Amino acid sequence: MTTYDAGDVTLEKVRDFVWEIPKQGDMRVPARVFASEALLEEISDDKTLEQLRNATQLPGITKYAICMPDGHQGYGFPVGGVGAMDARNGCLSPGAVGYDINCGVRMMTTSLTYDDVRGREQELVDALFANVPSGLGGGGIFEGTIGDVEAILADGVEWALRNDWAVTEDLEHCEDEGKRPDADPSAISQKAKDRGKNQVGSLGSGNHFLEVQRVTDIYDDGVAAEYGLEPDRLVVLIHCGSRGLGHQTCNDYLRRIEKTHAGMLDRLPDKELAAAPAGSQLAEEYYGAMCAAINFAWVNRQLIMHRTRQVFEQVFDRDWRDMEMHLLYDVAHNIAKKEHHQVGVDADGEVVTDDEHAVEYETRELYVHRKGATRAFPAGHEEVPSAYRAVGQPVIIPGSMGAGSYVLSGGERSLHETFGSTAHGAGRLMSRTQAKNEYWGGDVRTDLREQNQVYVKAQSGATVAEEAPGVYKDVDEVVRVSDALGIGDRVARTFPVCNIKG
DNA sequence: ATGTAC
Repeated sequence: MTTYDAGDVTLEKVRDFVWEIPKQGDMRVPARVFASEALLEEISDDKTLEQLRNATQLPGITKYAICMPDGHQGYGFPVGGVGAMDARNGCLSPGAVGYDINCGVRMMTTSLTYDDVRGREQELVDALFANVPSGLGGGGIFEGTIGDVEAILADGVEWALRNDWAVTEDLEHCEDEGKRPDADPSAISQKAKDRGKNQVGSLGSGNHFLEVQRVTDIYDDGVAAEYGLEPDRLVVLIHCGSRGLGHQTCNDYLRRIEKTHAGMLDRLPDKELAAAPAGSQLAEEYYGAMCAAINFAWVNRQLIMHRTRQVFEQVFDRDWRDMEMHLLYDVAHNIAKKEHHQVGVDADGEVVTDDEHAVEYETRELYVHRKGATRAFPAGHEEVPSAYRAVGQPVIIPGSMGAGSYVLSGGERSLHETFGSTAHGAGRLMSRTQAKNEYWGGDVRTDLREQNQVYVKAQSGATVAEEAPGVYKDVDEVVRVSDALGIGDRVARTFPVCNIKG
């Protein structure tokens, strides 16, 4: 058997791109890493694998704990981690959702081509920067009352539709039509609502951005046509989350769960994995609060997208409908969701890790935690919007300002291997602090401009340094693994034209 | 990620 020795943790090779930490000691299930050896190398000397192994001790975790090819260490649970916990006797863990609840990306297609913008990149990036708020702290496209925030939390993109920040087709091209019905605004603290009320329609900082891109490569003509992607077309990629409101909500519930469920926490190997037992009052409250923060993030991305339509109208002096500025899809990167999945079981009724060993299948209701992972449901799945049901849901994977990004489609194997999930990005290679020692923002900006014709405008040079192309893993390799595994299939590739960020 | 720390 081939093994991979990563210090404290030894992995066994199951097959190409599939590695397992076998169940041992206090682990409830095995752990699996979906990666090439080159990507494994990147996580062999940090806490990623230890965190993944710890996650297997969470109550009700089903089949195995999963690390995606772009995985890296996070708060308690790896970024790039997927954990499916039984909804009857399992748990919900805020650390396995992430601080930035419903951090995610959406892509808007257009009928414009690269030629339409060449020579006018600076004008476009300036107009976007002036009209889309970014950076730390307050200032949003919409600033309202606590009552407005509560309506946003309850209704998601429906609120945006009511207030002329959306059209009906936007809802049809978003997971859950942009509204989690289980949202409970009363489960969000006053403090979180206060932080959110002047941040509706704002990018934030860190790795969040708005980028105009051009389609450079098509790998699947049929699916690309269904998605409205053609070579040379301009698209817009928006990456942001739930800002201070989601962060505050995660923090509020971590503290409450640590106190209320201290007994469960004592039996876990890391305090950062704090979890509320399924069915408990606090699990219900957290789920309601998380769903509300998810709605907030969807509205955030919706307002930024709609404002982008208005900016394009100014710059190109055409109606946005005439420029065919349609939402392709919005994907969540940090969420938990109650989903039904088929799991293979053996003759004793125990869940098997490889479906070929199953004697039958059972349907389980699971809280699927995806933290830095994308839902990737395949063709035919009833939760894929009807526009994409024949080809699978779009999966959008941002790379870096120097490497570009990918559009994939949900793969046929995803439900068997990863509870219908794939990677969410390139994954960081180095910390933000390390990045600022390695790079100078001004130089990164100049290099991108001169070598790649990419126009970057940011509130802070430090942010550009932190997001230099060199701080990211090879997104090509991440996508190659996803495609080879059949969990998310390559459809198209894009390259940046201009980028605004915090 | 984040009014970049309780």
